[in-house]
Formats: sequence, C-alpha cells, structure tokens
Amino acid sequence: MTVYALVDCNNFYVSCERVFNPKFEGHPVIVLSSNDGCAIARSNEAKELGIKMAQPLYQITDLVKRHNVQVVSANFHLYSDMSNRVMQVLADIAPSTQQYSIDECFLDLTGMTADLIEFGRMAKIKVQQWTGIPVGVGIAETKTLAKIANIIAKKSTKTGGVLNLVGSPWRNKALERTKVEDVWGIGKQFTKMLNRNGVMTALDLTNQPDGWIRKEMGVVGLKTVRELRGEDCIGFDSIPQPKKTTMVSRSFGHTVTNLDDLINAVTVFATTAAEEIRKANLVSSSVSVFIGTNPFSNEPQYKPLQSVELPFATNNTKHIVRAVIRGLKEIYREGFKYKKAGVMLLDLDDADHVAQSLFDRPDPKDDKLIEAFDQINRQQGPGAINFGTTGQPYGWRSNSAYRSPRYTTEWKSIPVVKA
DNA sequence: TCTGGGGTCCTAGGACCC
DNA sequence: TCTGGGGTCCTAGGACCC
Repeated sequence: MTVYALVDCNNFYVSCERVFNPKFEGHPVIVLSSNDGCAIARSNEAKELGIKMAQPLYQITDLVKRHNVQVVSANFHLYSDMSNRVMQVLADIAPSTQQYSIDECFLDLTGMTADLIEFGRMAKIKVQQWTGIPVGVGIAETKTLAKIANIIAKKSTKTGGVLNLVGSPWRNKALERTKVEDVWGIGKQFTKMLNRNGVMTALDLTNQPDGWIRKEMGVVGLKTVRELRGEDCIGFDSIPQPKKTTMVSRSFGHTVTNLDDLINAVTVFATTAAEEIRKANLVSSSVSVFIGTNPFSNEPQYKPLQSVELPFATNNTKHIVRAVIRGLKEIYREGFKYKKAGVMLLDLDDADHVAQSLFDRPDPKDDKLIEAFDQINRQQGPGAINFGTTGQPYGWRSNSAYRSPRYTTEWKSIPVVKA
C-alpha cells in the first residue's frame, strides 16, 4: 500500500509577502497578476470578503477601499526563491519528495513506521520555523485522496492543519463532504456534466460505473475515480521530468497597433525564453509566436499563432529572435488593437544530447555575446538589452503599480526566524 | 480606462502510406 | 447506387492543473 502526503502552502504568494512585511499579518491582502489585472492570491481575510480567484481589480475597488485591503503587485522572483526554500526543508525531512507546483510538494511516506500524524505535524512546524511559510498537510493512499485530505485539513480548525486519511473510518465522510468540483482533475466542464447527471459529491463519483466514466471523461477521468477509491494510479516520481515547452507572454499596459512595438515585445520575450532554456541546458528546434486582441472588448478579434522551424536545435538568442520575428511578420495584420503577445519554445531537448547538424553549425563567436547578454539581463532585469531593437519605444509595457521592494536581492543574507 | 501567465496530457481528424 | 482497411504521424484544440 502506498502512502502519500501533500504539503501545500497556505495562500502562498500572500504568505511570502507577509514574511517580509509583517504589517500584512491579520489584514486582508491580495497579490495581483503581472499586469495588475486581477487578484491571483488572497489571504483568508480577503477570501472572507468575497474576493474571488482571478477576479479583476476594477471590480473590487470599493471593497478594497472600504476594508483597507493591502494590494501588492506579484513579485515572482521572491516567490520562486521562497518556494526553493520550502522544497529544500521538505527534502531534508522526508524520505522522498516530488515538487508538484510552486507551492505544493508530494512526499512518499510508503512504509514509514513513525506515526503519520506526528510526522505531518513535524513537517508543518519545520517549514514554518525555517521559512516563515504556513502549510497544510494531507495524508492518504493516493495523491487524489491526499489532495482532499489537504483541503479539509486547511478548512477545519479541528485538524490543526494536518489530516491523515490512511485506513481512516472518516474516508467516506471526507468524500461525502467534498463537492465534486473540488476533486483534483474535475474542472468546470466535467462538473457541469456530472451535476447534470446527479453526481454532486466525490463519494457520488466513486459510485459511478467505470464504463460510463471512461465514455464521458476519458482515461484521465477514470484514473481520477480509481484514485478516489484508494487505488494508486498516478504513482510517484521523485526525478523531475525535463520541461518540453517554455513560454513567455504578457498582456500589454495598453493596446498597440504597429508592428514595431510588437517586434520589440516579442524580441524581449524571446530573449527571456532563450536565457531560460540556456540556464536549463536545453535547446529548442521550433518556436511559436502569437499575438492577440483583447477578448473582453467588442473590437474585431484576431489571435493568430505561427510556428517556425529553427535551422537547427539551438538556445542561441540571435537565431530564436530571428525566427520569432519572421513568424510575427507573417501573422501581423494592420488595423487590429493588440493587447497581448507571446513566444513559445517547443521540442526542448537536452543540449548535450542533440547531435549538431554538420552543415548548420552555430557560430562559436555567438557564445561570448550570449554570455554577456545573460549577465546584463540578470543584473538589470529581463529585457534590459535586446537584439536589434534597443531604443525603440516601449509602447507595450505591462503595468505594475503596486510593486513591493525587491527583497530578493538582499534577503538571502537575512536569517528568517519565526517563533 | 481596467480582465494573468505557464504548464501537461489526451483526443479527434487530416495527410499520407501500403 | 456502389467505391478497402489498416497503420502512423502530426497538429489543433480542449480538458485539466497551479
């Protein structure tokens, strides 16, 4: 029998901000998406005010004023650093870990002889002490059940933030209390379909015949149902799989119409993306570029995407930028008000693993140039310098009015000690 | 005025092959 | 009117996740 724990950081981005700004403690706080568009993290107090996940800021301006909600622009550098810290603590105390997202980690506790609840409590305390981040812990025989245990652990004060469902007589109760839309793997569409068929809770879902589930929800849905019944279908993978694609995209602070602005934007995105895959020692063999109008406006809509093969697998900024601009020029049409653009690097593969074509060798002189690029962009922020477009107007810049100080540059030297 | 960004996996359908 | 039957590979789009 397998035993998994899911450790999930509470309101992660808000908790990160609170570590460095204790004034936020006890007050409603929200973190905004990168264009200051909507709330992507909410403290418990903010949730109680009725602020929804991904709710646009302009819809809650009154609420924010009335309740003095603290508003912060997202600082993903900080969250990424804090995430690494949390993951390191867990790796130090658990037999085996698998990071699932920036704020979640599965632990494999199969065969553990220690008391599972005690272990869970210890993990919670250590993470809080060493990073300042509060977490919830759910323990069960499968990942999908551990997710449910985690949700209940966070909601119910009785649990103290840690719930173990392994061999528990409460398991059916837990499934009955869990709405089907809260099950990991059940999104909006499946919820609609299931509710239409009278399936309202996780327990209802486990009682449906396999054949019906397979037909209506495919193999993925069937896996979810089996996991809910206690059968481990997803398994555990402690070795992180290399990324297959990477994407950099942004909504613009205001709409742009001319090609030069778009070239400038996608050049910055391509430069950032190329740097990212160089760091991971990956190469890409094809890129996609896309632009799009504002889907919420009544203006004519246009959101094309163009893929371009690279001459050889590469992580060289020059080649990637060149390909991206070529793709952009093919899809650009005058007369539309563009609100967003992005770049994807596809078919990523290990750089050492890829045989170089005999005739299309990259120019070794490029490497020095790229290194210099990386260094400047590291020091001055992504997009500080670019290929060919420096000095052009940045008509597409994102908004970021509520940015908190950049703790990340200094914080590593500050010991974090919380009682 | 104002609505995030970055991923994965599966499936359906078309192109192409024998 | 009737006009094979499989394979494979690729891509677009849809579902989900955080």
